[in-house]
Amino acid sequence: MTNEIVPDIVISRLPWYLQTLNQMAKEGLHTVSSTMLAERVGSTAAQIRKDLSYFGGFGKQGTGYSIYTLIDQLQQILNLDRVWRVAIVGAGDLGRALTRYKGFANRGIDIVLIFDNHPNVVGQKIGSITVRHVETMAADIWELGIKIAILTVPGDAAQSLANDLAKAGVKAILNYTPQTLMLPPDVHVQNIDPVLQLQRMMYYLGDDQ
Amino acid sequence: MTNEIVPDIVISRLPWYLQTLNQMAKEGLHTVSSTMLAERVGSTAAQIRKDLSYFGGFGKQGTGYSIYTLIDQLQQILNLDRVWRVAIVGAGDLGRALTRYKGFANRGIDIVLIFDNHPNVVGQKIGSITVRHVETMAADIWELGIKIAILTVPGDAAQSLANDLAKAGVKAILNYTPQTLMLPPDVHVQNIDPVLQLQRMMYYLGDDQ
DNA sequence: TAGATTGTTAATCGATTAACAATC
DNA sequence: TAGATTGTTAATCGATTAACAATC
Repeated sequence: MTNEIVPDIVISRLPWYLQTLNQMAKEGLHTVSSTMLAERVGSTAAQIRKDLSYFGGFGKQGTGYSIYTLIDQLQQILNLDRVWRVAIVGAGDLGRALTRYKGFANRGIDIVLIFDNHPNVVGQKIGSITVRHVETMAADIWELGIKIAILTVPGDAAQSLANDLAKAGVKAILNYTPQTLMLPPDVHVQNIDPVLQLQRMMYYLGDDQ
Repeated sequence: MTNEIVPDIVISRLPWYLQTLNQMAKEGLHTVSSTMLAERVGSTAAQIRKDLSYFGGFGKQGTGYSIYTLIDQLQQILNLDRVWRVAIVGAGDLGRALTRYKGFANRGIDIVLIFDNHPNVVGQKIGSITVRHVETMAADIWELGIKIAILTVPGDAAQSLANDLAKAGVKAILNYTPQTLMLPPDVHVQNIDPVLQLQRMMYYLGDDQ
């Protein structure tokens, strides 16, 4: 509730807390202490209390936090108290898999558009969505006022399409390509190339085998 | 070359440098300064020099770094001077997409096994690999000495399968599920659930629309 | 040689942890 | 009430940035 800027590293942990709290709610729990939550999330009690305190005092001394209240608060903070429509760019294997992915529903995400440039892919149905041609991408996204896109195209097409997305009003891009995207600072990018994440772990595997 | 422990945050940036250097090599460049590399990677010259200095002095004053030498060094540091065999657990849409993903080849990763528990999926061919039953997973992985696995199963099966993987000798797991995995400290986990990454960006989208 | 750029040290900045008064 | 646990402040730790002598 304060007007202070919250560090991005704090923001990045909130979805984890939310995820874990939802699980706890499913297990029938009603209340949680920072110590319990920390154990489940793999963090520390102090960090959780500090993180939450950026947004207000949601807990009660001696008792801890109401799981339902905390879920509600985190959803509001993360703007998850609504459904965000998302466009997928690239109808290859990965784009298709994401379009059909069940995990988006109930978590604030609705895939409503998917684009490709191959004539034999355009017009295909994936789940309930028909693949459109990238030529109409900017117009379609602008028209629907879509702010979030997922990029699953070959690396050499990534930057140019990302530029188009930014011009069409997209403010958040989940980037599955290995490319580093250069975009205006008001466009948020999260990189999610599996190769980079695997390579990072390989460093620690040196002595094995 | 020193014996000091290198911070993980430094390690996490090396694959980015490597990726960008490979691109520069493709573009025909031979030499790069920390300033140039920083610009392409979206970092700072000081940080790049500091990061690289953990491993030795690869540059030349007045000139910068030889791109080929630096690529070579980074590949050695990250243990990418060999091919790592990887198992995929879960032959759903995502597991299949990753099995067919072209981006692994030439980047040190070879998908050699894929597992599922659905009788009608086991035995299917995906690319050149036949889906095996999870019942034989631990044995198959142990036998081949595989150290890296990618987890693309429904969330509620994730922890138990991760335990099995750890017991079978796996030391690195790329986790596509929303579950927080609890594993022995010698098993490295990278979480790559798209929902968590999207939710993180939604925080910043509050004022839009 | 003069200009450029490294590797490294010291200064700064920011994030995490520890501690504890407040209070349910 | 006594025990538990919060929210917050201060202390610590670690990462980033700035500066510059060394040197190609």
